[in-house]
Amino acid sequence: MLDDRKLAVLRAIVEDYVSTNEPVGSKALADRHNLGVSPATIRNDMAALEEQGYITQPHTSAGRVPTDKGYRLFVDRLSQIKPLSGAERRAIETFLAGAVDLDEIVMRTVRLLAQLTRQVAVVQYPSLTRSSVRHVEIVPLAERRVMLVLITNTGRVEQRVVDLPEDIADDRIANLRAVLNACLDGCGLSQVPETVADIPDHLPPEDRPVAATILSVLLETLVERHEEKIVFGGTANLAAADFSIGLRDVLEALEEQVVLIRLLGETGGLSELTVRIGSENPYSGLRGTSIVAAGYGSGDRELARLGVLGPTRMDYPVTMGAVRAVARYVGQILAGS
Amino acid sequence: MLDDRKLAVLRAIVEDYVSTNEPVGSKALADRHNLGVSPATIRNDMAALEEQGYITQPHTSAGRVPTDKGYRLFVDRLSQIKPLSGAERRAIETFLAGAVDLDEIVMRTVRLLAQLTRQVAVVQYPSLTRSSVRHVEIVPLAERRVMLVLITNTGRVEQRVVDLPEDIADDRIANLRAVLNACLDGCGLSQVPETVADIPDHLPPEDRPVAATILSVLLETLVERHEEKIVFGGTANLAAADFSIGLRDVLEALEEQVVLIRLLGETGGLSELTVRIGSENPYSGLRGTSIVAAGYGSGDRELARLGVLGPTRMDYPVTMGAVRAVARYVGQILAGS
DNA sequence: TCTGGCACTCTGTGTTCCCGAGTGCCAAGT
DNA sequence: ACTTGGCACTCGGGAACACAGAGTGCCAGA
Repeated sequence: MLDDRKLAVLRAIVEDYVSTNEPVGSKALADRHNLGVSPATIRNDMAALEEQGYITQPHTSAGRVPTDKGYRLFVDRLSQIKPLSGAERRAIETFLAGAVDLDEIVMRTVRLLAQLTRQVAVVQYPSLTRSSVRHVEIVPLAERRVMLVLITNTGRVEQRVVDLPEDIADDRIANLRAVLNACLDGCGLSQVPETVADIPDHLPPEDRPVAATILSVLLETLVERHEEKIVFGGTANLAAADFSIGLRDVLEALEEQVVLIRLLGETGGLSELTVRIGSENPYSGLRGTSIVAAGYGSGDRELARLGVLGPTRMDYPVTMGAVRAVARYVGQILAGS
Repeated sequence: MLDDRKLAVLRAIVEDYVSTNEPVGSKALADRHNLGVSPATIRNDMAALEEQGYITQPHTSAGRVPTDKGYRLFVDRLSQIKPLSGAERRAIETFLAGAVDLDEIVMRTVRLLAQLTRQVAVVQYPSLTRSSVRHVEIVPLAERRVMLVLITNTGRVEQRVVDLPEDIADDRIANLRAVLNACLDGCGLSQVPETVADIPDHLPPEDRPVAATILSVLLETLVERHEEKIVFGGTANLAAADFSIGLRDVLEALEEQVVLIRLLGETGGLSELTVRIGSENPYSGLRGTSIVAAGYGSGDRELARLGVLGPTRMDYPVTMGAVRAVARYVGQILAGS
């Protein structure tokens, strides 16, 4: 049904179209790739490919353009992920190594990805629910007001101001802090809700109302709305790629945290690449854009995801190589700090 | 030289051009604004205005368009800042009031400004050097590694991981923390460098090397590179305003922190509006864009700046009203938390 | 099964033409 | 000294048109 030559033709079409951004015709194909057959033969193959929905022609008598389905086949079976050059690897390493805290790691990763792929980069902070507690701090700010600071093993620092129901002396706060840390230290954040339930038992009765307030705020920070934090950059690359239509839609999608998080997709394996092509992705404003994403993590756990977003007409092998490499390096950096 | 009527003509040209985005001719002016004179007279005035560089015509025999100089005159002398509607004020209030921490305040402010003005919003975090220390926390992470957390009176929380030169027991850390807080509490961050110099005197000699390491990291966070933090949003509005040329340049400028900070400009008075029109602003990629910015702060101190960026052809009275109002509200919210 | 040939179909581009909006200038009116 | 109506002029943008070129589908022959 699809013999080797037809596949070769499809591959050639995708490659040419990606590099020229113009519908590619049978003659051009015969010239630029040595497929060993004449344009007429290629035309026949093209007709078959079109028949089955892998390519399409914008107008009668224009060349062919891959469809989403065509890109999909290309990605799945016709392309090989292209590894980065040595220079690029070194650049990544030195660039990421200079970061001093999580914010900076994430920021630099975004820039790096954007620059490497010339596309829009999207990076998620390590998911709270997949992290564990390293330390909880209670800082008195004023009477009846403290700041709750939560530090995770992944380097995230979340803070919330808490208004207390009553005045409370510093030594009682110190005790509270000690109990909290004793109970929660090392506790996976997804288990925090259960663990927290036991805490009042370890406290003198008079401290329990205050503790309840603080703990409820703590739980709040784990709620979905605050749990995921996501950042993007490199939008200037969008303007360069002539996104004829829909640039507006794309920018809107990017500013919607919720959409963005869904775009990066559900977790695959660690460093496993997910590719969503055009209509495959779950947001209609993004017809015409593809997402290449991967999970990153330290050790064997996936902490969160990162990826890039660009026109369906993108250089998948290169992009996939870059995303995979960056995901791995970020994992390493995170593990080492 | 510029009598009242000529000024009225200029005002009318600006208003019409802003609302229609098309060069405006003498006849249209006579029709839509009742200036009480004939098109011919208006033509004469226009010739004078053009002579002096306030307006220009894209081609012979097209209408006139304001120049940067024309907008400048309009902003300085011909327009009145338009206050927000009651509904808008209430919307701002409720929207900002829901924020639980500084990050959220800033994020919401960006969205608010972008939505209100339909332009790109830019918001700076409260400047560290204009804040003071509320609390310093040292959290043990591992042997020879602690996290230094700095909380300011403006709600900023900065954290840095510090590698120590030697093991150090928890009680010594507690002491260090106590001394640090005693010395620095309430201290303006711009005075921290001097204050810090005295601290080793208050410590037992054996703790001084460790303290030196920690303090040097503390000082690092005050270095310019980390000091300013700035955020933008609403880029989708750029795509809507047909920025014919240069959208790419604008997006690039936005992603350059340094440029962005300079754009918001040097401080004027608190809530004082700064308007930079087209070529007036210090970055060549932003020909064709204007910036409207204001300082915000709690009490009488300016903590940082915020503003919007849009095409020179923007509705200045409305935009200025929105920026000023938001700056004030943010100041209030900050003062209250 | 491949190939060359051929007729056909488009799009994009260049040309020409013309309409209309807008101007500048001038001479007459107030 | 301004203002006004009139008038000739300019120029951009759209419509109509033709045309070249790229690409196709199909068919008959190797």
